Amino acid sequence: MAKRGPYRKGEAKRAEILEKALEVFAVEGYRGTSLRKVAAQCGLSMPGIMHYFDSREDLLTQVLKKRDEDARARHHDPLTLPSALEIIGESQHTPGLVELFVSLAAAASDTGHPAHAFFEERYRVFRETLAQRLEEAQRQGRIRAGLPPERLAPLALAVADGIQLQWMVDRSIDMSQAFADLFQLLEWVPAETGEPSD
Amino acid sequence: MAKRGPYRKGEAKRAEILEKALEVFAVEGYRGTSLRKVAAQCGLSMPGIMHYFDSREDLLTQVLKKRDEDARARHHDPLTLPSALEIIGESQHTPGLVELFVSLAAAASDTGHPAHAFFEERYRVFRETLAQRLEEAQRQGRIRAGLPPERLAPLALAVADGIQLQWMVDRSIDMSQAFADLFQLLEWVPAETGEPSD
DNA sequence: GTCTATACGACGATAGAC
DNA sequence: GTCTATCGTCGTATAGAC
Repeated sequence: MAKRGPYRKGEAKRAEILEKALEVFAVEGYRGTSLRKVAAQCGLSMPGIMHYFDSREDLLTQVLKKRDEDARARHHDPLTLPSALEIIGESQHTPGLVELFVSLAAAASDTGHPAHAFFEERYRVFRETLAQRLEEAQRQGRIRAGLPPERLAPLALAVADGIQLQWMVDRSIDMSQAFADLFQLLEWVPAETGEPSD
Repeated sequence: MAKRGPYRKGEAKRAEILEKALEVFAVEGYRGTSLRKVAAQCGLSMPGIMHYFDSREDLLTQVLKKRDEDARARHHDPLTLPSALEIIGESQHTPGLVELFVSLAAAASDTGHPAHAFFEERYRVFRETLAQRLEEAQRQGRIRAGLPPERLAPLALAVADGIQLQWMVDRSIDMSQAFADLFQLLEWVPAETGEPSD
């Protein structure tokens, strides 16, 4: 566990910068927060923090990756429908990170963007996991049939993402509500406690 | 109809710039398209085009406003569910404008942003109009009950917006399909031809 | 490997000449 | 109404101290 290899401290410092950056974007918002401001919060010069990242967009991508990991750690690892609802509710406390997510997703539409692979993978995994949960629920009769899980999954993901756009501009919108409404439409009923998943 | 008043040419020129800017963003994409490039396409210097707009973000807002107006003009004015489906399908041909829309929506989460009022109004009007169509459809039994129109409207809007994020990163996604799937879930059936609306 | 200092080009904004 | 010139800030690149 002690220092081993020359990269040991480097990784720690890199993680520290990431953590600080996450906090800065959460507190001060994404728009108008320059790398120099982030660097100042880390007590470093701007090239100082860029020693650990390829580019600004690389740093932003890592921030979103860490946000996902933090959320995954806060809840039980395998994403379930109730935990998805919780995560959506939690994001209401960090509008700056939602802003960062949406902004970077738009920029990442370019195939050559550093975050493109991240978003592609993220959406793919989320859709697959979601589809699994929905398939289980359908098989157990806890959810309406009518649409196959592979079609329901992107739909549910779209609701989760899309309601964010409305919420950003009108904070009185309840994001959890919208997601829950979709499942009410599906006549979803929770799994029995002790069941493997949901 | 002829020139009347000193502002006559100004408005025409302004509209011309807007039209050209819309085209530039549609063709070349949003990211990496500077005001100087737009200006060059207009045969003007950058301060030249800024004579007609308060700021870069003001110009971008007007571009999105014109995009909405163009879409509204292409279809019958009162938004119906089938025409909403068409508009979503059409946006697949202009990824640069989708990128612009999402990017600006994120930035406009700031209350002081020039586009904030535009998005607030846009979402409000869309939700209200959608809710009206859904209410009619429910009353005529052409759509499942279970959720009131005021809750269904933001949900449908979220699907339309959210599927864009997935599509931007994976162009094989069919945006119209996702929107149609929601209405399949609602067991929606089209209004009779000759009916007032849908 | 870690970090500072410095310089560079491009951006949006703006002042002032014409 | 439109230009040139300039400003401050951004992200980036590099040289070199330690």
